[in-house]
Amino acid sequence: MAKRTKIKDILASEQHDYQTTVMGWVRTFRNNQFIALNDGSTNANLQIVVDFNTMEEATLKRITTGAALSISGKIVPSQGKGQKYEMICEQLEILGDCDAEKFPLQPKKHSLEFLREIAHLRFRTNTFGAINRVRNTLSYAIHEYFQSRGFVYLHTPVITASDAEGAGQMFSVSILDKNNPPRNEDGSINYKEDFFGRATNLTVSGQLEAELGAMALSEVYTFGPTFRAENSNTTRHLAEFWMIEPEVAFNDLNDNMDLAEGLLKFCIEQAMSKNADDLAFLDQRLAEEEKQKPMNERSEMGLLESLQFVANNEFVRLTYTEAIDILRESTPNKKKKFAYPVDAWGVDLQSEHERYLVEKHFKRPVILTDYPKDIKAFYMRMNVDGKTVRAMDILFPGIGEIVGGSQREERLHLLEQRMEEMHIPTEEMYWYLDTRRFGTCPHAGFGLGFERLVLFVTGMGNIRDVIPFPRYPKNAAF
RNA sequence: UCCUGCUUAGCUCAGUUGGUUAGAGCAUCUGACUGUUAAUCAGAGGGUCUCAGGUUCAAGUCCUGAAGCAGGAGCCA
Repeated sequence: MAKRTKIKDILASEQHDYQTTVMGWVRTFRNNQFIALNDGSTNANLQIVVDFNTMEEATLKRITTGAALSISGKIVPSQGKGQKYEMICEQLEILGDCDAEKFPLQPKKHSLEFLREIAHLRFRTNTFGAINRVRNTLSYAIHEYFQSRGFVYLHTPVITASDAEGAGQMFSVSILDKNNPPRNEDGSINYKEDFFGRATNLTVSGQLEAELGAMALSEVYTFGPTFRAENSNTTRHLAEFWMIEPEVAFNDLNDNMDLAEGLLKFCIEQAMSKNADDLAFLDQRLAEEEKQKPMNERSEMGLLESLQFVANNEFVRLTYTEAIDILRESTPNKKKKFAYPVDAWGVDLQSEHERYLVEKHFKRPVILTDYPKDIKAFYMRMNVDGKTVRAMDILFPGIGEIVGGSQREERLHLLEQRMEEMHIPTEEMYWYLDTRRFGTCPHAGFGLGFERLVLFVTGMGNIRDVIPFPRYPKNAAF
């Protein structure tokens, strides 16, 4: 095909009065004269001026919303007010027609719910164009952050035989005939005849495998898809999501917190510098949405403001025990405004409690550490008090838990003891325990939910809108 | 999975105490206009009122059930 110039480059350049070719999709066609063309390189459209006196009537009729065009012409300063440059059309080829009567995207505002039903086409809207470009920047920033620090990108398996992570319900992977599977004598399914010769699932976390890598490569991270078969119907959960899991030998919990805080800030800064236009658009979108809400439900900061704030301020670090004290003494607790009153030490924090700490009390991201052992996973390092473990959760405004991590229990006997208490089969997990048998060392890591990060940076309200093709209960369309 | 609410034109919604031919804006189509910015103006077409039962002389409207969607909760990232 002819060489094309990206619309982003045309609009960013100071040059004009030159010939070039652009290709893209029609957003609107006004006045039989002005095409707003978008090629996805930026949210901004290039205005193309056609002369309807010389163009064939039949061709004019085919310039409809959604049609794909290739246009050659001259870039000139615009006579109109809405744009700096425009193209005077000299040659126009219709690459793909788009029947306006059938094309579901119209030059008007659509609800996010409707767009979710046409996820295959929603990329062509300003909102989803912006979201996906920001998502791309964040994805690259993750790699940049770790790569610049000498981390090794480790690919952990998607199909796993281990079901001991305890991170949630798993999707099973099997090629056995569902209607007539081979049976054992007791009637249970005989997975020995299955593809892998045993029962297998889609991974819920690459952490345990990442630990194996860290115990040789020192610093590793994973970044891949993760699957949870939980029947979660919320704006913050997906059945298929992308997770970042660094694991670092010789790091303690403080190093771990520094690493996570640094990562989040770096990602936010990268988005602000590389996607200024997209974030400005999303900032405005959020502001309009906030206007629909009653006064007391509106957030205090706009999107750009809150990104700036998070990037430039220290996260608050405090222990679970300190948090419980704050919550116990808090006004909503005393006035019995919490659905779950805070009284005894040891209870798990509810969403409302996390939200109070982050959004009302500290008004900034919070890192909670040293949770009671009974509400945390088996692999977290026991503190000297024998009651709490070296866990950390990073809580973000509007999102809740964005990061969950810990310093790992590197002492074999204590780890085995915890596993027995929590009924995790130590024999099956010999490979994990081997790291503690052969040259164990202190190490720490965390999991960052990638879509939750995208959710925060884009200011969107539903996690189903920040991944191109969301997977959630009763929905695997496209 | 639980709680609450919603489901009417392509989209966003209105629809009175159950009553005769179910409306609007936008979009689409036709025409006019031609430096427009989600163009404007005039006209036209477009409906299995989510589905399945039920109550009633009569159901978009009331009742029961199902499905889907949204918000909140739990689980978590």
